[in-house]
Formats: sequence, structure tokens, C-alpha cells
Amino acid sequence: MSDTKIKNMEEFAQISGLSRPTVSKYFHDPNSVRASTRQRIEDALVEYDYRPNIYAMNQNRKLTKNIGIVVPYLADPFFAEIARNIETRCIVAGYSPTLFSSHGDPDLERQILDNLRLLKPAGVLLAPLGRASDRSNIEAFCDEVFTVLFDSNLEGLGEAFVGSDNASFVEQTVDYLCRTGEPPCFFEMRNPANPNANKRRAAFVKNMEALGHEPHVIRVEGTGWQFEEIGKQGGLRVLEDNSLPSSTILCSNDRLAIGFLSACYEKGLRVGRGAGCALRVASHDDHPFSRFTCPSLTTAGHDYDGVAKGSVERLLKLIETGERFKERTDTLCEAQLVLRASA
Amino acid sequence: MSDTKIKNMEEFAQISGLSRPTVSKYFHDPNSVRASTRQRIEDALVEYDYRPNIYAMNQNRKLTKNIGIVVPYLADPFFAEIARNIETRCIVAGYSPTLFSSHGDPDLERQILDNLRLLKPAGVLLAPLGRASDRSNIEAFCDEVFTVLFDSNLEGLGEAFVGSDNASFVEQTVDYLCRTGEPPCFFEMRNPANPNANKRRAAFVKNMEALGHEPHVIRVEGTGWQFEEIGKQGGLRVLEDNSLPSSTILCSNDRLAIGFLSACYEKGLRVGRGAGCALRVASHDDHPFSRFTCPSLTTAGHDYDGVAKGSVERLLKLIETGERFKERTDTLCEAQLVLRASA
DNA sequence: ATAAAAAATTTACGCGCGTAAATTTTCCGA
DNA sequence: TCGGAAAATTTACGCGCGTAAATTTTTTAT
Repeated sequence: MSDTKIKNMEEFAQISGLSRPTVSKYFHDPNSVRASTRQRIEDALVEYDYRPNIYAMNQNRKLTKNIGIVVPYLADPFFAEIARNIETRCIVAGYSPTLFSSHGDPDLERQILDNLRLLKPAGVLLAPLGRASDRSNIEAFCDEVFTVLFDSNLEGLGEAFVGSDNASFVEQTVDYLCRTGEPPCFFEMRNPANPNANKRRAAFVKNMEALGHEPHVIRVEGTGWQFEEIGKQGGLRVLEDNSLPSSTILCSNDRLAIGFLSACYEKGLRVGRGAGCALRVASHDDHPFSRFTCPSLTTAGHDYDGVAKGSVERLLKLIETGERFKERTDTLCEAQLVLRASA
Repeated sequence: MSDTKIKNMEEFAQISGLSRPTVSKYFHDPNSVRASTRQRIEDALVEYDYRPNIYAMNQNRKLTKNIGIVVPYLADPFFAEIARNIETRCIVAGYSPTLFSSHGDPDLERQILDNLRLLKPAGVLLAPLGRASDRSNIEAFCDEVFTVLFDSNLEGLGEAFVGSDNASFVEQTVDYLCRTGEPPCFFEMRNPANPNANKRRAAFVKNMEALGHEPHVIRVEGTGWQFEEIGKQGGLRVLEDNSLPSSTILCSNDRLAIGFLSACYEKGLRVGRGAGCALRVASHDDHPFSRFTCPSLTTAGHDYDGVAKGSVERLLKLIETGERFKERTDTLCEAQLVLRASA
């Protein structure tokens, strides 16, 4: 490799014995030039290690190869995992994903979308905060940029939504729990930020009634994204109160369940389905850590691959056709019941 | 707000009744123009909602306001947390941070650094993979871009390193454990990717010998970043073998400990310092989840704020002075012992 | 081998902004 | 009121590349 510094595409074209527009064409799509031309460029490329200036490229290109990924709370391993999955798929498809986390803050979510506009992304994959989101701001954003929502649905916003089928999550857990023991009560936050929580509660009520059981819902206080802490404090309270209507607890999500299990442990209550267990606890999400709780957590798991694949596919379709869908589509991935030790 | 679309700075300058260079100056530093001029621009700004094209700006600017943040594994809440902290500090300082995760993959780490060059960042905060990193590639990168390493030190690379004082972590846990019960054995991965692990083991041996105890080290098999799983499988094995040299286990890090606790639970072994407990388990990191393990985990915690603040400060100093430090500095933050239920 | 079609290349211009130098306007104090 | 300094403006050029249109070369068909 020569150590001659290449300043720009002009210079690089010169030493490759080509014209700049031809080289430009190559970088846009290596197959758009003759095979012999391509070879010459790639030979020069290993020799001189030139790379086009991304800012100059994006300045003039009508659409960049940028894809924005926005998640509400990256410190939650569920979002870290789904983001990792999505990110990888974008790279494979030849795009440059950039990951943003709202850190649970609506102001930051707004600011991220504002900054995202400047990046002129070809499209954006957005998992919104939910109830706390600035709906009108997101709406304006979706008006300018191809946006696919995932995980949390905001009705009517974006070109499509891909998420998990909350009804299927709850149906499977409720069915399993009722079949194998005392019907569950539902454990959740009083004011969940995420719309999925409301759908899960509604599905719980519906499924319980269909099975002829009274649907008890326990709502614990707490706001923000520290779900484990909220689950733990709420769990300690109901355990101290002895106010649980059932010895089977179905948590709205795994992070609450992690906190609840921690509360059970502190209270000396054995959780599981065997003899000598005081409670059964189940949940939804199949959070990356739920296999390491004590006991390991029985849960209905997201189809991580399905959600990631589906949302990326929808977005790429938008980008590649260059036009909006006739109508907004909702794709809901089925849950998979994961039986572990807690219920 | 008017709905007239402003195409570029030229147009915006015109409707504000100013010249483009003056407006340009304002966007570079609002205080560099007269107060009355500034007011006129800001009035026009709320009226017309113009924002400069970031690509055109960065193309010509000698240094951008971009800062790259690279972590080895974002699905680990420890890195998610430290990244969040760093990110926020960069924003407050007026920079645009972009977050990247190597996802435990050296190839991806290399690729991230390659892409980062194209972003012409003012500086980069890098937590490398460690042993798996491509040292020469990172070295070449640091040659081109101001880089501050954090969390994982690669000797001699980058302008500075800011991390935690592993010796202080281990000193505090070993001291506490020896003072309050049977001296610990050390539980770790056989081939840890992260250099911190080696420093912790060395510190364990040193501290144990200083206290007149034999330093037993248990090394479990497993590679990659699924530390919980490795800790759990390794834990199950040593518990089945009955090969533990001590009833007090000091894990190299919290994620291993989470797996180990899970193994203990499955084996029906009660962990904690009270009567009726078979084992004591302690660890290092104060991982965000360690307060929710069963039992909650006694650990030596990172000074998250200290590491984040320190590394950002070092980098900003580099950026703002525009010159490298005379010599590479290592900043080590003290650990803080967090007593919980497990030991 | 030759003309037509296809591909590649060259020419030429523009993107939106930074920035230096020269000029004009505004400001402030005496 | 006036002069000098500070701020603003004008002028002019360049950054690195995209891209349309014109031209040349290569390929394909006859």
C-alpha cells in the first residue's frame, strides 16, 4: 500500500486513470460500471485507501443511506437486544443505521427527531415512548420522513407498525396458568407509559372472563422507567398487606416481575410450581435476564427476530419504492410461551 | 409560524434582512454577532424554522461538533448506563454524540472505527473490546482522531484513559469478606476478554496474600459476552463437583455473579450472611440489576459519574486546546462498597 | 466488416455552506 | 459633532461530490 495521501475523488480518479464521474458512479453502485473498470478502481483502492467524503456525498444525494433507529430506553436490555437485531439487519442491507435512545424523556425524544431531520435519513425506525410522546411532533416528523413504528403503537402515526401481539401473549399465559393451577391476578403499574400495557390488561380481563374467572388487577404506584424498582416496592406492599387475591401472579412485563420476585425473596416466599411454593409468578417479554432470575421466569416471549425483520422490511420497502403505502399496516408477531421454573 | 419553506441559508438571510456570512457567523456562535442582530435572527428563526444543512456545514468546517462513543456491548446494562451518562454530558457541552456498539465483535469494532473516520469527529470516547481488539487498527485510528479510552485500558493507546481502579474494587470486597467471615475464593472466566478481569484477579491474589490467606481462583470455561450464562453453567458445575474451596465466593463481575446466584438457587443453596445460609457471594461493578437479584448482591460499585465525567472532560480538553497531551494520563476512579444481602 | 445500440466517459454546472479580504455601516466616547 | 473602533456586509472563492447532457468508446447485431 502506497502512503500517498488522496485528498478527494478527483485525485483518486486521476491515479486510477479514470474520470471522477465514473468513480462516483462506482461508489454509488459498483455494478454500474464495466467489469474492467471496476477492477481498476478496486486495484487502486487497495493501493491508496481512499474513501469518499460522506458529507459531500449526502449533501447532494436526494436520499442518503442513513437509517435512524430510536428506542425509548436503551438501558433496558429488551430494547438493547431489539436494537442490536435491527441495526445488524440495516447494515446487511447496505444502510448506515444510527441508534438513539430517548432515555425515557419526551424532550429528548423530540430533540432526537429534530436532529434526525438534519441527517436526512432515508427512513426511521421508531419505538416511541408511548403516552408521554409528543404526538403532534411525531406526526410532523412522519410527514417528512418515512417512518415505521415498532414495539409501541401510536395509532395512525407512521407508514406502518410492527410489534408483538399483546393479546397472544396474555392468552397463552392466562391459558397456561389457569390450566395448571389457581387462576392468576394481574400485576401492573397504575399508569403505564407504554400502550402495550393497556392492551395486555384488556386481554387479561377478556381471557379471564372467557374462562369464567373473575379478573383481578393489582395496580402499583410509580412512574418512570425503573420498572424493577416499581415492581419490587409494589410487590413488598401487597405481600405485607396480604392483599393478593390469588397465589398466581401474572405480571404485565418481565421487568416488573424481576422486581416482584425480588420482593418475594425478601419476604421469604418460595416461588414456583412445586410443592412448598407459596406463589406462582409469570410474565411477558422474555427479557434477556429472565432466565437468570430466582426462580427462572416463566414468560411469553417476543419474537425478536420477527419484529426486527418485519419492521426493517417494511421500511426498506418504503425506501426502495420511494412512495408511501396505500394504507398503514399493522403487523403483529405471535408470542411464544417459555416455561421456566417460576410458574 | 409562517409556512414558507426556507431552502438554504441564503434565503433565510434574505428574509431576516441580513447577509449570509453574518447568519453563518451566528450559527457558529450566537454571541459573535451584535445583540440586535442576534435578536433579528432569532425572531426570524421562530417564524420560519430554518436549520442549516449539517452536511454542508461539516464539509467545510475544519472540525465538526461530532463525538463518537463506542462501547463493546450495549446489551450489557452497565455499558448502556455509562453510555447514557456520557452521551448526556456531551450534549450539555454542545456536541453531537453518536453511539456505537461493537456487539462483542472485533470485526464490527474495526468497521465502526472506519466509519467513524468518515464522520470527521472532533473526538472519540472508546471502550474497546479488550483482548479481542485489533490493536494496530485502534492505534492507527488514535493517530488520526483525538481518542480517550474508558473502562478498558489498552496500554499506550489513545491520549488518555479513564476507568475504575480495579485494585480498589477488590481490596474493598476482599477486606470486607475476610473481616466478616470465611476468606473468599475468586470466581472468573478462564479467558476473560476484558483487561479489567486480569487486574482484578491479580489484586485478589495480592490482597489475600497480604492478609495471610491462600488465594484460590476458580476459572470457568466459556467465551463471548453471555456472562450470566457462563456464570450459571460454571456455577452449576462447581456446585455439583463440590469443588468450592470456600463458602465465600467473590465473582469477578456482577454478571457472572447473577449467573452464579441463579445456579445456587437451582441447587437449593441459600446465599447470604445470615444463619442457614450455605454461601456468601459478592462481586464487582454494581450492575444496574444487582439490587434485584435474589438475594440482592453485595458488590463494589463503579463510580459511574466519575468515569463519565472524567473521560468527557479529558476529551473536551483535547478538542478545545486542539493539541495532544504531553503524556498519556490514566485516571482511576475509586470503587464504593455496596452492602446488600448476598454477603 | 459495419452500422446501430449500449455503455462508459467527459463536460459542465450546482449543492449549501465556510471563510478570508476588502469595504461599508454602526456604535461609542470625547 | 466627529473620529476611530467594532460590527456588519459585500465580494469572491473553494470544499468534495452528485448528476444531467453531450460525447466518445465499446459491444452487439447484421
